[in-house]
Amino acid sequence: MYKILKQEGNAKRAEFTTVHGTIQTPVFMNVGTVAAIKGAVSTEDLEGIGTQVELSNTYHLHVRPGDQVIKKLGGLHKFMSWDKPILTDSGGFQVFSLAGLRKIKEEGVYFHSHVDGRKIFMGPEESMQIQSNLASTIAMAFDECPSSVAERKYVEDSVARTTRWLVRCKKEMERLNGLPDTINPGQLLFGINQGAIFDDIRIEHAKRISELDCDGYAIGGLAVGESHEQMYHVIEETVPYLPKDKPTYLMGVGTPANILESVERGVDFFDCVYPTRNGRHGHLYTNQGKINLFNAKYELDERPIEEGCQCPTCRRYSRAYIRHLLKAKEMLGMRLCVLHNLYFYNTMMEEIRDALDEGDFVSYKKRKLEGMKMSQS
RNA sequence: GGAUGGGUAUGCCUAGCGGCGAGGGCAGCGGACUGUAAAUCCGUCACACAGAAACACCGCAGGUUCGAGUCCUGCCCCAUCCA
Repeated sequence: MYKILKQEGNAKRAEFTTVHGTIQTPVFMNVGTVAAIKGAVSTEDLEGIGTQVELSNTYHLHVRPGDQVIKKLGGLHKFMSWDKPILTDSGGFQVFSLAGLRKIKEEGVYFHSHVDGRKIFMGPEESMQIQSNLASTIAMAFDECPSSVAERKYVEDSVARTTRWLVRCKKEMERLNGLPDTINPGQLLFGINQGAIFDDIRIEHAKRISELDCDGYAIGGLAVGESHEQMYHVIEETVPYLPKDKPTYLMGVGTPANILESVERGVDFFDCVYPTRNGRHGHLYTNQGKINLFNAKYELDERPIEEGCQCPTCRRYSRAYIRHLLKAKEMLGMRLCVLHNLYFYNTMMEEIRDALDEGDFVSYKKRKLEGMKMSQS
């Protein structure tokens, strides 16, 4: 299933074969939390900008429209009309992002729905059941994502619980995959490493979950408050303790620079809301850095977002026009920006793969970073 | 000519009914966003600046009052209606 094609230092060029097709890695998964890429991006659009994997969310789809509804409609792939791989996040991140609306217990997490306030209980079994109903290609383990500034004692207890939860996830997923009415009996499960910025906790946890034979392993709980240096350090320390014959997924990261640095440290999968959210907010990625199209200086700028860019937006529209659309709050403005940003990310991943194929990654990374002058953005 | 309702800061709309160095919103300008409660949020938006010390025409001019954007009088504009 997971096959390393080329290596350069710790950086890996690989492919991961699933029932919904083969994923070429390193890859950036395009985030569509509620089974939609925000910004009015359609499946046809994704096909035109190089998207390999789409990411959706267990908690959000459980709340609305309901995983039972999606199961009745044949699963997420049919529902969204997307036949390539889909990864569903488990709801673990919502334990972090909806901190004010939930209570964590050993059995799982009690949420108050952010939509209508109703009580929702989600533990490892529930998360697996929902993801099985959604029938995504890859299900994520139900974890807790502690803040990177959490105290050691809290992180120790949280990680220990996340480990127990992973054992339950694994068992429940095996049971669900064996049921006769399961839509995707080959649904994969990725475990998640936690431990905030404590190296020893990270490493111990990585060793422990590696024994559980998941289909892939993620590093979670990063880019949630710590510095870039701390994040890179944790990745460097942790990756060596995750199975080498399984893909590594760095959850929720990140900026183009974050991705380049992390590929170098051995990460295969990425996802981040940046290209979509920043696109909606008028922040566009270019090889010369990020630009904010709301800025007055683009009012009469007839150039495309990026000279030479082959994305559907740049092939046709000017910065001045897109700025007008954004300021007029026309949906088309956000849509064009999101398309450009996703194309930028997907294309950068393609360049990374090509560079790895050529054994030229280190130099590619250097050139890319210097061009973008953006180790921070 | 008469009646009624209005005129609030560098653009627009608006709160305000005796203690106002006048509150909101829009527009403008800038910023933030990392497994998406985000087409969101924050800042700025007269002068000045946290000081017993500064300082704006709340349509204009007077008046009442310790104190007026707020009450009174006159005037000027605007809107609607009636002649």
